[in-house]
Amino acid sequence: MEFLPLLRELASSYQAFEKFSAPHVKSMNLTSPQFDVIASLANQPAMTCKELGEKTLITKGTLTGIIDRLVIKEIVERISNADDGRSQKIQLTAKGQEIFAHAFPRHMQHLALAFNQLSAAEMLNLSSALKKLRVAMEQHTAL
Amino acid sequence: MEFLPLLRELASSYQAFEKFSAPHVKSMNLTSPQFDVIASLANQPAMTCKELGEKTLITKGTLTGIIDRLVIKEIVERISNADDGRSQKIQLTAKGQEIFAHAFPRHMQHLALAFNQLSAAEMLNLSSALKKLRVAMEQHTAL
DNA sequence: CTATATTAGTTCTAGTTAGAACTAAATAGG
DNA sequence: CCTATTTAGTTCTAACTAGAACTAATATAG
Repeated sequence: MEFLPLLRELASSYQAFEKFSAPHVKSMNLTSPQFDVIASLANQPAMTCKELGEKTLITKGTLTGIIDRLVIKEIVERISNADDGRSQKIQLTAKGQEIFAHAFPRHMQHLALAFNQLSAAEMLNLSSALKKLRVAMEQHTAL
Repeated sequence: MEFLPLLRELASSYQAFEKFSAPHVKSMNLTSPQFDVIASLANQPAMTCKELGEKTLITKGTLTGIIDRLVIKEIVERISNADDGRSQKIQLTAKGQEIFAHAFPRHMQHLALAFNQLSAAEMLNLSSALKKLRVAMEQHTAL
């Protein structure tokens, strides 16, 4: 159980990220998953729910509700897919593009306040250490 | 925006942890927050909701519901606090202690499958890199 | 002492979450 | 062709989530 301190640091670091990031997103009238969806759709051709779920790491049942709410807000739209009657493509509306252009740079600036306190070498070190742990976990995760 | 790869790795690593850990907890008929609460209460004197929230990083409004469900399952109990009429103390029931004794070592064993693929030095390196990022984020988080 | 402020916990709201069951459409095998 | 399987997305359920408003009790200030 030598790994418990690491486990706790992983949980508290992620929690700290949420507390640092989410309120800033909220101040722009978006939730964190809504922001992720908008950022994934921006400057990209329209994409299916499946692709969007892979990019944002949001499972499909959850994604339906998030997109529903973004449609109500007129930030994204569903367009039917001529190639495949089962799927649709999702894209930003003009309003969604404006919101992205406003919110994205502001949020990046906010995140930079914390992340840029690490040097490039520290970022690389942290990324690769996380990746090693992630791969170890994925090996023991049912697909 | 040199920090974006690190941001993505942080999100995907945490996600991988959830996918690795939560189904195993679920297989023992507990949710992840329920497991955390039980583990925090075990081998400890009864504690208030406030203390429990600090240990588990669960906010108080959320904690009420989690404890409600653990009370229904007869895993924990609320006992009134003679010292302070506002607060209560929470403790494991005998059944809760049995569940802890069964579930905790099994889950540690499961987690060890992944975490023990890192050497002690790698764990320390990852912990301290995460801590540096966490502290940087906490500096820019409203209390 | 007494008015004020703080604290502990619950309740409420809106949204996310995963996973399972379901529907409809496309693909593959025979 | 045509059946069997797979795939895309929705719906449903149970639970978690944060934060804000609320209640009751304690602590503080004057």
